Amino acid sequence: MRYWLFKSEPSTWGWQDQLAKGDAGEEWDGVRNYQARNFMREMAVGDRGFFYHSQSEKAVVGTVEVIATAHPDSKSDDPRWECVDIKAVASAKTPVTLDTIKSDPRLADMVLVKNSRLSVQPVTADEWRIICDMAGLSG
DNA sequence: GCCAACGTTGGC
DNA sequence: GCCAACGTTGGC
Repeated sequence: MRYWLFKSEPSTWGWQDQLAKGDAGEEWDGVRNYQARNFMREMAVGDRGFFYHSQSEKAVVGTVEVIATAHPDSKSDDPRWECVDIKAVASAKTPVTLDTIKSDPRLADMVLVKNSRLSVQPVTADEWRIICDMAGLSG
């Protein structure tokens, strides 16, 4: 199983929106970046990910699971763009802020720190465990 | 609200 | 195929 991070502006699509979809989940649509799309193509059903709020909140707020592999983005007429479907798994008991992540040397190599603009990114197993611990989640 | 970083586009 | 111009993102 691999681990990922999905970034969204809470004003556009937030954790509450994702939670409201329940086990049915939702397309992670709207990605218009090749790197991010390519990561989604690598995802398998059952992979886990963090749900990260950018902009005002800047924190990991929950975990999600991939429930469908990459398919054409239904919100785009351009066949280049694809997306996976994800469902909410657990809410962070304590959101893990970007400040917290940046202040932990074990997380200094996270893509989130090094390439803050990439909206879909891989997370290592070590990073996954560390942040789950911080969030009060078993992972 | 600003600006740096980065990705994409399009002219050559 | 290069590179300048432009648009977008996201942290501050």
